[in-house]
Amino acid sequence: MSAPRIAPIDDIRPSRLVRPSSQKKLDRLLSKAAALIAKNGFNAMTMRELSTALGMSLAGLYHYFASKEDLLFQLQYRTFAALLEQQEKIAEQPGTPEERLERLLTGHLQFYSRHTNELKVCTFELESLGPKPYKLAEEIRRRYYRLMASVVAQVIDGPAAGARETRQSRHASLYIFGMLNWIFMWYDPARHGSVEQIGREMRDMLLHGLKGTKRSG
Amino acid sequence: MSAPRIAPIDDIRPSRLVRPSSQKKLDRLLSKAAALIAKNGFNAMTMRELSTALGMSLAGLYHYFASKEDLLFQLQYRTFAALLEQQEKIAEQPGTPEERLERLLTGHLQFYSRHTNELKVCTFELESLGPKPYKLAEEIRRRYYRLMASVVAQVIDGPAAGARETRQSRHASLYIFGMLNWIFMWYDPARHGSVEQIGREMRDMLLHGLKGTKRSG
DNA sequence: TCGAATTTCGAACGTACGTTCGATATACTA
DNA sequence: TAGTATATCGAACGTACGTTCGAAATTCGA
Repeated sequence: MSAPRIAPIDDIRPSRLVRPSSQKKLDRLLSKAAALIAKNGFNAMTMRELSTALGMSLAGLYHYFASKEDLLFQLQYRTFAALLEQQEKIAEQPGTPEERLERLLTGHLQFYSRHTNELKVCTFELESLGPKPYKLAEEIRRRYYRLMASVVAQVIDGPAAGARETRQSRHASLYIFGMLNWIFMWYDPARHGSVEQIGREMRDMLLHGLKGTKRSG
Repeated sequence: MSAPRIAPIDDIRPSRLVRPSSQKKLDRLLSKAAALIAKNGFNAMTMRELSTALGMSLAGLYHYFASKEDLLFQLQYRTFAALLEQQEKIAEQPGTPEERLERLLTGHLQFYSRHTNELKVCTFELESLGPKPYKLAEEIRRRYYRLMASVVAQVIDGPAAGARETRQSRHASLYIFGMLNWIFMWYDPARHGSVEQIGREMRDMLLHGLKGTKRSG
């Protein structure tokens, strides 16, 4: 049985946009906002800067967003939901725990490749949301964390261990998220190779330790 | 021969404080600023909020800091310098590469324990500095990254390998920094045990892979 | 073509920022 | 004790923020 369905954002926060072209425009607004937030942080980005970058008026933004915070919430909820949906599908595929872990690593890094700015905002700006939107977005993130912890537990203790996580497996999955999320701070495709290559290196290190990374060369 | 000396901040940016009690007050100012920045980020902290938290006037802050950015620079430079000094001493101690790596992990985590807010600011707010202060602080950080990469290279390829790092060792040290720096996002001593315990778990995972973390239990 | 709904915008509002200045208070040394 | 230097502060400045409102433009369907 697959995981329970993730509530679409329209169930939580109805968009009130009517025309299909407006939905597409929202996509473009969020994409540009993600780029600006990823560059200097949510608090440093201003609505004036965003409207200028989009070539639209300042007041026009408020047709799409109830507030600056609402913009951040829509961006994060949509991205977290898409990432979780992808990773739950990936984890459901058959295979050994090691194979599942590798697919999760590569899946995460490929998602990073395609949505670098959005994922960076998700990774670093959850705390910039107020209590209610924070809770909604954090629930999705927590579900992703449990998924990873479950697979890591199976790698450590064998396939039957998924139902009971240990402190080692919980900590190990946090170390893995650290490895994955730190990539925003250094990764440059021109210098560091493909994200698939990075995924294999991480897999080798996780399965065999530092000396195991020689296999990734 | 030990590493070249790290320039004290007074060589780079003379403080102009005369009285010893003013030096101590600067320490307190920076400590409180670190706490407020660590909570919501540099851009969200205001000089008004800081002066209120310190019980001093807004204008009084400008006796100690040329600007808000100068405050951030002093905080980061001092912390990076102290961390680097400690880690270079630790790495100089005799032992196998594995022992050196473990000491670096534990040393970093113990520094994190004692200077949580300052280190969080260093980890996440370097980009909030302008070009010249950024360069000064980043040089220190880069030197620390090279230290770690050198030790990791020796673990992977043996003790003679330190002079030549490979792409694997450079990547692996970035993964390690990811593990270390992500700790700001989740670590709670009440729930997760001591930082020494965390250091042993990281060591076991790095030396033996995920299954190796069972040794840390 | 017309009416209604949606989208867009210029202008303005109230709030708050980082920084400065001149005056005052405090501390230290001779 | 007095003079000098350092530390402190109230008030104000110019700038810029997020958000709103009423009017206008655009789009769509009958």
